Amino acid sequence: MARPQTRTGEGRRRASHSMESVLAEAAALLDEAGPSALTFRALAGRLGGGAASIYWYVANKDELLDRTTDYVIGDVLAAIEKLPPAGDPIDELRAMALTLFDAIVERSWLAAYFMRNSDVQGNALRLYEKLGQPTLRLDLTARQRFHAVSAVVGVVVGSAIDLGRELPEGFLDSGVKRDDFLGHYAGAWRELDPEEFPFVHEIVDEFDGHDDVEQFRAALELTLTGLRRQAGA
Amino acid sequence: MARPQTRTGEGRRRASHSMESVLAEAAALLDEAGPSALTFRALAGRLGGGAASIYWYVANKDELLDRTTDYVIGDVLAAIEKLPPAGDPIDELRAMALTLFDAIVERSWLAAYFMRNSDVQGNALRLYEKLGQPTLRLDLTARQRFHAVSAVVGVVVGSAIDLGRELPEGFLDSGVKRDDFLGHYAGAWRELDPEEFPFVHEIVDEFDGHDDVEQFRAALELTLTGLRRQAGA
DNA sequence: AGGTACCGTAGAACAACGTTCGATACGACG
DNA sequence: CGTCGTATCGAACGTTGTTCTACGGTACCT
Repeated sequence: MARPQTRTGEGRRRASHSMESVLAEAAALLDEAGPSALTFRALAGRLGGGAASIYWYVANKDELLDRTTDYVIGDVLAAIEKLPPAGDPIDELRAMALTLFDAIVERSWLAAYFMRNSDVQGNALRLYEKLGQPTLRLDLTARQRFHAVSAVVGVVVGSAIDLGRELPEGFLDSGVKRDDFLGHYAGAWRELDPEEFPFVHEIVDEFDGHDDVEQFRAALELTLTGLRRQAGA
Repeated sequence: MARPQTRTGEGRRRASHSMESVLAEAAALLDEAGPSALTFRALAGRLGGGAASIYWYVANKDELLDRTTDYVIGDVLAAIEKLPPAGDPIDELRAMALTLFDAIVERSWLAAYFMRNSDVQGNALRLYEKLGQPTLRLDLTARQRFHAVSAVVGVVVGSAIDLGRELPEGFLDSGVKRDDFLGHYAGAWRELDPEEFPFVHEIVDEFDGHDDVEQFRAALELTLTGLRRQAGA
């Protein structure tokens, strides 16, 4: 889990990479400019070498994506393992889910790639294990525990994807633009026929300027309440 | 919502499309061979014309994806509107969520594109309205209603994405292969250290050969019980 | 009937992408 | 010094999204 940085070249002509540096730079590229910025040529440029060299470390782009995803999930896992133990299993589960959600919000590309990780090994499995451990202390059947963790992961990913959709054009100045973005839709929704769209009218004020994290917390809380009730506590 | 097929050419040289035929053919391409099969040239081939012609109907591929997504959401919406009214609002919400989930399962590409629809207009908004209407009959605040629908959509999409990940290689004969796929992972998981992975060992038998729809229903049920409890019923 | 304006269509070309191939350099070991 | 396995890179190929420009067809006007 440590990250030995590739010995930074001193006047060498040919570039010298390492699995670690490739994945770290790929993640940095995704963080800074999104999925479309992660190309073999751009990655090679950052590493100071040729595009073909990367194929020595990964077989193709799918594998690059999988490994990079698992690489950053390692960070999430580390953050979750640092969480202080709360006595209540459901409180622990909530804290873990929030940590995972925060990580996905910071790296919006993660939402789309999180699920496509088809590796049994690796950090995704460890994360799954961590999320499941609190349920062992709840009075549930094995099947209920299995479903509980699936539900929590589903809520996290579903909410994160909902939230992570890109804005139509003005992607810069996203801090200010986001409220304009919501306001623009809210304005259009208010123009709709109240007879035909009673629900949209009911919630348009809540939608306008709403906080994504609060929205996620509310969704998570519904699942956790259902779970607590199922455990009979 | 009907799909008038473009009058099948009788010896015409030049192809003659329509917005409808473009979207229908794009959806068919996605259904039959997945997202990677939807290229402008392949689509033009099915329509019997040149690739550049499609740019008269859509500005770019993003818009093609958005419009195609909204097009098939129209089908989902039609299915949801055909649902018989159940007295209980939560029962109605569950029926709608299941219908939406089924539709996404049938068209696995939908899960990834469902959320990226940034159009205020269109069928997505109407679907959102439909999902929200049952909550109007529950004793909730506007904010709680807003969060309730977000939660349900999150569970549906999150579960559908979890389920829709492609198998590593053997994608053909998916009927039989799926159990092998699960079994392969289950086998690997059983080899793990029980001390380090107590949860994975607890649920591995549940994972092996599990039913996706049941898994989703369980997750949805947790959210719905939480919601029912919130409504004080 | 002839012109003309506009709606659609399409071929050819471009840049960028993932990927492959073959050649080349480097370090270790005999 | 020679050799082998590791690692790197330039050049090229096929495919993709996209643009440019030109062409065909229909309807309408004079």
